Amino acid sequence: MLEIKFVRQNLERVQAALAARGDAADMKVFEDADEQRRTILAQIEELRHKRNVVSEQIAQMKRDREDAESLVLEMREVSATVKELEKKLSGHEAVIDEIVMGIPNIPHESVPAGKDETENTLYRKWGEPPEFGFFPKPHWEIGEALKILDFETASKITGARFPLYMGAGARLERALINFMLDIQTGEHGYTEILPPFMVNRTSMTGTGQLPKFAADLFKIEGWDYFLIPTAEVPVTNIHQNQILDESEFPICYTAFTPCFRSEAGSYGKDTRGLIRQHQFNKVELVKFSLPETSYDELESLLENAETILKRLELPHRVVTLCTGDIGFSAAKTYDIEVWIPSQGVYREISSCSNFEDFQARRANIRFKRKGKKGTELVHTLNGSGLAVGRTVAAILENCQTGDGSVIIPEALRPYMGGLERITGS
RNA sequence: GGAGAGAUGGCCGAGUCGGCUGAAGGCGCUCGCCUGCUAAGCGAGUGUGUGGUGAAAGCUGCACCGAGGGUUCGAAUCCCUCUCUCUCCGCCA
Repeated sequence: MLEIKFVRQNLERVQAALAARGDAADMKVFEDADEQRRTILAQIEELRHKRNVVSEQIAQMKRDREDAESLVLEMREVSATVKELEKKLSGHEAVIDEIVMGIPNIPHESVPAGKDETENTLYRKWGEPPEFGFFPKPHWEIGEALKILDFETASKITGARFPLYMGAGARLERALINFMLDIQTGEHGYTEILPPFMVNRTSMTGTGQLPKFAADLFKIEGWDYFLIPTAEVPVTNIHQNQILDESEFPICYTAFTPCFRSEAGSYGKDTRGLIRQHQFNKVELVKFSLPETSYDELESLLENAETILKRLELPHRVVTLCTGDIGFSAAKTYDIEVWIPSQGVYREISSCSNFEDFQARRANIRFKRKGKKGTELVHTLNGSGLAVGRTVAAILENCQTGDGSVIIPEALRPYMGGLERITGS
């Protein structure tokens, strides 16, 4: 959420930022409602002031055993007026709220302009796509042949777009989770979190999934709870409604969770394999930062995520999302994309964003500086470190051999009980 | 699922028959004094949000005692609804 004052004073800029995202909002409606709200608020406050003062008089008169009846009657009138005005006020506030909650973050100045993902810019690249000497198979074919992935059975159990891992496949998923967590906690200093996998509406609103993106979420019937679409939601909300101390920063958390996404509107995309599922595992990185260092923190968070791919020797690149492709809450986002040989393209495996104070304002996460009055909003950041299912897909495809077996990256072998290769038998 | 208790400022914790309580007291924190260092001690200050005014320090309005509604001239205090937390019983991995 942007600050209302900021929106009011930067109408054109907000409008422009919206346009850059290919979005639009009617700022005229906002302007009108905002002006009305302020006018009425001034009236209300004046009346309440009067009432406070007079009530004090009444109290004094009663103590002195004087007759205060006429003042009481007058104040009865005032209270009625206030009540009326308050009703009007809340109407305007609802309008403003809806508009402001629906305004996405303003992109950072370093974000390239562009209309969609085709205009994202390359930030850096690591490794070279492997040469196979045969046509690389898609990971679902490899996985099914090795009997470590079974999508058909998963759809029998639940439905389309759910994964079922078996044997070495299940082990591989688990190994990756541990591998990722160990690096982030042991080498990069993140604190491990294991949060609830369902959250309430307030938390979802705090990080920006609600109210605008309800259609992407799974809701629990009979409860106002939602399955988390990412650990970002429960982990960022750890500090919801808190005032942190300047000395605590940066606060770095990492969490493994399953993620649940209904992915409305993505029909027909990636219908096969692990790339796009209603449920997938992810190790997430979340940071709380001082405003002045948040962009440095974004760079280091990005590196922390990339480390995983380097250790796994998976070729990848980093792109900076352009204004048209950046997410609703983010001010700047890097996507890490891993090479998928069967498709001959790089596919997103991590998304690292700085939200600046956008989420902090919604979730009310602030901090205090030593010796300074008042509070400031913190900056929040997060990134995948990494999406586990997509990592499995990348390993199966990049490490496949002509005989259908898959060579396990060396760094992962300790987590696989020393296993070097997944074979059919 | 059944029975009970509770929700107050950064934290702990008072709030009497509704008015002088934005909130006692303590802790913590900040500044100053004192002390050979540390500790202790002494003094002063210290909520959040939002608006006005001011160059600034500051002054000042309004709101906020879990959330929402109600009663009243006036509510942290009374009434209703909801949420959450805790304890006991039952059930359960």
